[in-house]
Amino acid sequence: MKKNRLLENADTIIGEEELLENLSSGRKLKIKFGVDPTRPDLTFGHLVVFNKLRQFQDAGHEAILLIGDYTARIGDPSGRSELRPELSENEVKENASTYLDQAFKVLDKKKTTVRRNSEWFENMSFADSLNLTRSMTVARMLERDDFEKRFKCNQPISMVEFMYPLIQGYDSIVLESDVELGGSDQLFNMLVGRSLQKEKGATPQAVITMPLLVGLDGSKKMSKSYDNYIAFNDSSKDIFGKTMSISDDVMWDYYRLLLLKEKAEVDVLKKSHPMDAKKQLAAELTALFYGTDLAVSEKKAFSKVFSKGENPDDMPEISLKEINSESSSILNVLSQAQLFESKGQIRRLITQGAVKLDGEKVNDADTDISEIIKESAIIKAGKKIFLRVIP
RNA sequence: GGUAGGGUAUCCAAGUGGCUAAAGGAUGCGGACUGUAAAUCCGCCCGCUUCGUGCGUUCGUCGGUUCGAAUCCGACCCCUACCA
Repeated sequence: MKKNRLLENADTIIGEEELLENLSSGRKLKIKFGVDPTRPDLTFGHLVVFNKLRQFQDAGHEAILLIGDYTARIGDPSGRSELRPELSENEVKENASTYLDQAFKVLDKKKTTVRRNSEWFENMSFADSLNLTRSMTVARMLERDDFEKRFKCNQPISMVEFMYPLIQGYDSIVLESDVELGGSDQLFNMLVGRSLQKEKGATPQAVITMPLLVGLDGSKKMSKSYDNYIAFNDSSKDIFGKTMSISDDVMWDYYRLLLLKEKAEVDVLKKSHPMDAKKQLAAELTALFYGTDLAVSEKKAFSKVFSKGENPDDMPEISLKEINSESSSILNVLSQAQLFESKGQIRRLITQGAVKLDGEKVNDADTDISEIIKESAIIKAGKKIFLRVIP
């Protein structure tokens, strides 16, 4: 008998025996996953856990998506070595609503229970809050990796951050969760949930942590604050392109965690050319969010532009007539096209040999292109920026 | 409350009166080599720019000394440790 796919890819499973019993009992379990709407985008790092939630959902269990709208205002320190900025209520609200749109690209909307922890924290009394703190000791808190690190490095730890695991644990009590899912950096917080549940006489939740997805830089975890992420809301082109830029080493994790490929399948893929394997990965990920048709066309476009070095089919266009400046130097044309931050940036690119006009390197920013262009010409700046110029 | 250390660009980190828009890393961006991979090598990297030994804004904050301050002085704010 093959092992339960519901536990596949998990990093750590706490309470595994009871969980397995529960699963085989046929009982519908409450599966909790909490996200803090601290930024407007969900990333593929979240996708790892959303996939797991979806698997439980498909197996007939109740998926509870907890929006930490209250906690977002505090900021979870997990994995970070500094305080998070406080967010305003409005920012949190906006982020939360975009989160739901994004989440339902993966989850089955009809079968998902959405809760917000402001429901129970908004009106909690201070006495009750204090009561919660009884359950935790400072020594225990300092066991946590990032707290310990910060403590040793003389970095600040605020009291409110100490509250965070308790708050998250309290969510579990309210929701009566049987299982909580999260990234492996959430292990401590989720364990606190177990303790609190036990204390209240409830059955402690099982905890499943999922591995942290490595980001585009190939070393750090994928995260919005490192700017090394692919977002649910990225364009099909970006999902494809960003995926192509990951390093070979991490691609197999992407296959396993994002596409839920089985190990045997991945082993077969490992035998193909890494670039082909990556193109397939990029296409499948694109298809996940945009459908097969777009995935196929992005793959074609990618091969055309980057593998063959040809020009893309679609690119912005500018007519020399539109240029309202005295000179039609390449500097002015590019500047008018508004694809760059400043003229300084354009000059820098030209100096560095990154700008080509119909394949010819342009060395002088003052090159007048009105004479060179007859019907149309294509300017390429760096690897990704194309501009068609017509007279 | 006492004592000590600290706050420098996106991040880490040097700099203790002029040669400082500020060393060195890292990240990022370009180029070469490739597979928009990795590794390697080279260049750029506060912003703008009419590209000019040009303009503007930086070294926690405000004020002062000085021809001249990130560097000296004063007040204040913040962080950390030890002691209470």
